[in-house]
Amino acid sequence: MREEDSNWFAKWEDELPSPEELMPLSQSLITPDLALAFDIRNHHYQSTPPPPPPQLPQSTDLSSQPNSSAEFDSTELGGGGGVGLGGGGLGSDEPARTLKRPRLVWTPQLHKRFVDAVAHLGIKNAVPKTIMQLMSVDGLTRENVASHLQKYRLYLKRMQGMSNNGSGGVGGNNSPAALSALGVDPVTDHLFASSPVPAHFLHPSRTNSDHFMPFVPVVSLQHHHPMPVVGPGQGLHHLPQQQFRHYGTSPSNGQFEHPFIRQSHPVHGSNGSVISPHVENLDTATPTNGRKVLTLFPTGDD
DNA sequence: GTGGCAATAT
DNA sequence: CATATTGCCA
Repeated sequence: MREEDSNWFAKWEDELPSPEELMPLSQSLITPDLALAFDIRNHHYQSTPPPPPPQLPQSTDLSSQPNSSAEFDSTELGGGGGVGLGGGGLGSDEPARTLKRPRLVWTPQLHKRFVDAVAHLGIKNAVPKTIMQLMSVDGLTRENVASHLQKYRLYLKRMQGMSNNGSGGVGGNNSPAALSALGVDPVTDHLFASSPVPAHFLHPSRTNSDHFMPFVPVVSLQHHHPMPVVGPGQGLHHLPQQQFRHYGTSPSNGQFEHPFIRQSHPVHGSNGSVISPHVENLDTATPTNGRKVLTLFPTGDD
């Protein structure tokens, strides 16, 4: 049984404050509804062929998630990266009920949550479903986690597998580059390598010795102040001093389209540089082609 | 049904 | 290229 687990688990859960306090990630994936709210078809200048929605769904249910930030008060962090609906392929038009989720972009912060969850659950209980639930990131699906988990495990394995032999050259330190250089696995890890991986993760079963669970809260939440929904002219600012690790798509084109909040029209003049906070980070997610990308944004926590 | 993994697709 | 998706299996 998982009595022992329940022990800390329950405790941990017990520690969980109310849903309000919960939600380390200030927000999660942008829900279609939310996106819609932002999108409010104002921008037609974007080459976005609106897909014909067969029917007008009466959005009876919203995200159905209690924590779903019904109000986007704290969401946006300027460019930090927000959730982005890319090109707006579908965002531009009415949300067809069967909205398909945009590609989830695993940002380091999001991955951190993932790792935290796994670390706290223990390899033992770290299964997609549990992880997903613990992350409480609405919008995250089991498949999302499962897929990522797969890669994550490979990464850990690789890490453990090697460790001896620095290949003579790399100074005994295992740098991600070195790892991949070993060619242990073709699938390299970018995100993983950048994330702080808890020291343990290698022994699934521990007779009965429980693993010490440092109560590292799954992240320290960071409260943002209610920011107006980025009105026109209200440039985004506020870039957390956080560094961004991006690997990303190649911004081959000099055209960046901010995936997140594109406040309708740039009210010409008000603020010349409407949004486009810092393309440097966003560019990575730049869907060269207008692919919709859903990304969580960094919670300034690390 | 859920989870893990390889292959494959986008 | 990073994810998602699928197939197959435990």
